Amino acid sequence: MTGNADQTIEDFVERLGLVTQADGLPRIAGRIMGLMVIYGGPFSFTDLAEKLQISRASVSTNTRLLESLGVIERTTVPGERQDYFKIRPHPYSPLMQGYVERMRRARDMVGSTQDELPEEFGEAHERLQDLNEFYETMIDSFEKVVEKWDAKSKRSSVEKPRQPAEEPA
Amino acid sequence: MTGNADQTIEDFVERLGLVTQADGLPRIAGRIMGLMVIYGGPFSFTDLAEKLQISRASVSTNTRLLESLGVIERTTVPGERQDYFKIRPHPYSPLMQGYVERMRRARDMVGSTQDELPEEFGEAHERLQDLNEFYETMIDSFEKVVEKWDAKSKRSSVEKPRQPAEEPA
DNA sequence: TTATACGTTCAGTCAAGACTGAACGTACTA
DNA sequence: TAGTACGTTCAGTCTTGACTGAACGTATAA
Repeated sequence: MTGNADQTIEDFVERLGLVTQADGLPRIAGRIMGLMVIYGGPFSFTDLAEKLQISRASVSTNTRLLESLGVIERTTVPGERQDYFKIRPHPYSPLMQGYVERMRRARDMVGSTQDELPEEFGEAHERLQDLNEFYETMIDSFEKVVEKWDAKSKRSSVEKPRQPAEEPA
Repeated sequence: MTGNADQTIEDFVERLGLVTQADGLPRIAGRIMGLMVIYGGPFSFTDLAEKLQISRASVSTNTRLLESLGVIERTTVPGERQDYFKIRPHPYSPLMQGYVERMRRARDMVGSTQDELPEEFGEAHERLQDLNEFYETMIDSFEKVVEKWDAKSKRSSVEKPRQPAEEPA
């Protein structure tokens, strides 16, 4: 229940890195996400490099990735030169889009095989159609989850102002 | 529409390999699956090694993997020493189980972080709960797809006996 | 002007894990 | 018994891509 909070947080950040790695994203992207989930942000560019002990190059690459996915957003502070990053209000469904994209490509690939394969491959056509429909079902379902999730999270949370990130001493 | 069927098939097999690689499975597993989708099977152990130009070690490893996932099944022929493999009747939903498992583990990881993190991390707890529910939603939805798919494919296909695999000359 | 503080890019390093060849164990065959 | 035909396992190689350090371009500050 209590234990060492820092350790808990470090474990969480590290494990979320492993999770995103299994999802085909760089581990560091997951670790940045982890920090954001715990502290919300904003974090400065330098903060991220120091807290995660990673190079500025990695911060640049991975924040841009997460930004393009819609998971975090870049902000600036008047009179400051550094970029700041904070987690977006509904950050998870954009992650799903990656899955959907991959499945769409897979389905299209199957579709073009169906088009190209001569008709005499009867059973093959049956199985290809099966595979095609499988992807179709997956895609539909994914899209429904996203819809459902977005509706839910928009209902329950009105955007709140965030404090600058700082661990409790 | 017509073109070179062999080329179409080779492309399909190769691309399915890339798809499974993106899903976190070895490329060879996908190529084996691809062959099975086109020709159905059964393929002998040696067939697979020769047709895909891969080592027997890879055949062993990857057939065992696909077998454990429930995508293919190993059969034997009376009087033959070789193992044969054919695609199972409803081979795709077992693949989904891998996704579900990963998400379950992710959710559990978030859960234990919630348990361990002191209460004073108020906003962190909110966001962790959000993440937890996200995974929960995903898991539920995935399971529904699997159910739906299994019901559908069981409805439309009664298992048929297969011919031994052989490309048309 | 020069100096400094950024963020980005790119060539190179490193690590993870897919894949292979070789050695092995087992079970048939003669 | 020896010989052969398997499937599996394991140490080593190789490939892919994450990650880094260094160089760069830009903007601010003095």
